[in-house]
Amino acid sequence: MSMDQDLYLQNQLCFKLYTASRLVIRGYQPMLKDLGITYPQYLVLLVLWQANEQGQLPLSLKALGSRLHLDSGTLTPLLKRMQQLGLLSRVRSEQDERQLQIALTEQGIALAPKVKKWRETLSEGLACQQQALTQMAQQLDQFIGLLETE
Amino acid sequence: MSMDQDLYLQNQLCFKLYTASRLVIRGYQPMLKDLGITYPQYLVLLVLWQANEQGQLPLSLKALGSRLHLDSGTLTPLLKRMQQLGLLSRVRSEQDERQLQIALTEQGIALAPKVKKWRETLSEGLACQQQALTQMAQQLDQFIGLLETE
DNA sequence: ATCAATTATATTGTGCACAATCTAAATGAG
DNA sequence: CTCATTTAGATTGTGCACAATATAATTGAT
Repeated sequence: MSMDQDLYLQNQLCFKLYTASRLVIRGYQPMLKDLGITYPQYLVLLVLWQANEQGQLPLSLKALGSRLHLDSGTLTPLLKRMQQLGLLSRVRSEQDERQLQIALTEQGIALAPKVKKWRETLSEGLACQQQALTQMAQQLDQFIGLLETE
Repeated sequence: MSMDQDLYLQNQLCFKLYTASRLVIRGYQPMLKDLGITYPQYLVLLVLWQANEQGQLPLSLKALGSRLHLDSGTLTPLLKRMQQLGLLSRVRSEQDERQLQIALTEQGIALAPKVKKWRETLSEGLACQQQALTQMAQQLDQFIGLLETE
C-alpha cells in the first residue's frame, strides 16, 4: 500500500508551474476587466505592440502563433473576437492568399499606455522581491528552451 | 511612438510561466493518452492517491478544490467525467448533505503504479538538469506563497 | 423555535487550448 | 505544364477555467 512521495501533488514541478501561472493571471484580472480583454488577448497585444514599434506589422497568423506557442485552432476564434472589439485587422495577403495578415488598429494601439499605468501599480506588490523574480525568470527561460527544442 | 521594453512579450514573467506550464503539460501527453485521462484529471488523482495513502479518504469537493486551487465550477463536471470513467466515487455526506465525498475506486488506485513507471521515463530527459529544476521548484513555492496570501 | 446569514455544491455562459480533420493556395519534381 | 506534396488557416469537438448566479442544507442570533 506504500507509495513514495514521487506522486505527491506538492512535489510536482508541473503542478507548481500550472498553479503559479493561474494565480498570476488572476492577479491581472482587475487590469484586464478595465481594458475589456482576456489574458490571451493581452498576450496577443504585447506581440503586436512590439512588432508595431519595430515596424514589423502586419504579422501573419503563423508568426504570431510561433511567438505565443499557439496554433490556429486557438488563435483563429481569438483574433476574430479581437477584430469584433476593434483592436486589430485581419486581411488576406495579396502575394500569398493563404496568409492572414494581422495588424493593430488605432484602438488597439491606444491600449498600450493604459497598460503601462496599470503595470506600475501591479509591480508595487512584488517590487521588494525583484531579485528573486529576475532569477526565476532566467530559470524559466532556460527551462522553456529545453522544452522547445525537444 | 517609442514604447519601452516593459511591454515586450518576452520580458513578461507571466508569459514565461504560462508557456512553461503549457509546454510541460504537452510533455505529459503520451502518458496521459496511455492512461486515458487529461492533465487536470491527473492532478486530481495525485491528490486522491496521497489522501488514500494517508487514510484521509473520502475528501470533500471543497478540500480537493483548496489543494488544487480550483472551484466547483471546474471540479463538478471534471469529477463527473472521472466517475464515468470509473476512477472515483461521488457520494453525499450523511452528516452534512451539502458535502460531496470523493473517494477512489479500485480502478483509480490501479493507475498509480502505471504512472510510477511513466515517470521514470519522463525524468530521464531532464535528469541532467536536476539541480536547476529543484532550485526553480523552490522559487515557485515561494512565489505561489506570495500570491496565495494576497 | 425561527429566520437571516453562511456554507457547499451545481449550473450557466464565455473563452481559451488543443487534437484531428478539412480546404484551398502555393510549390516543385518530372 | 501537371499533379503530388507542402503549407497556412479554418473548422469541429472535447475539456478545462472561471465569473456569476442559483439552490439547498446548515448555522446562529434572537
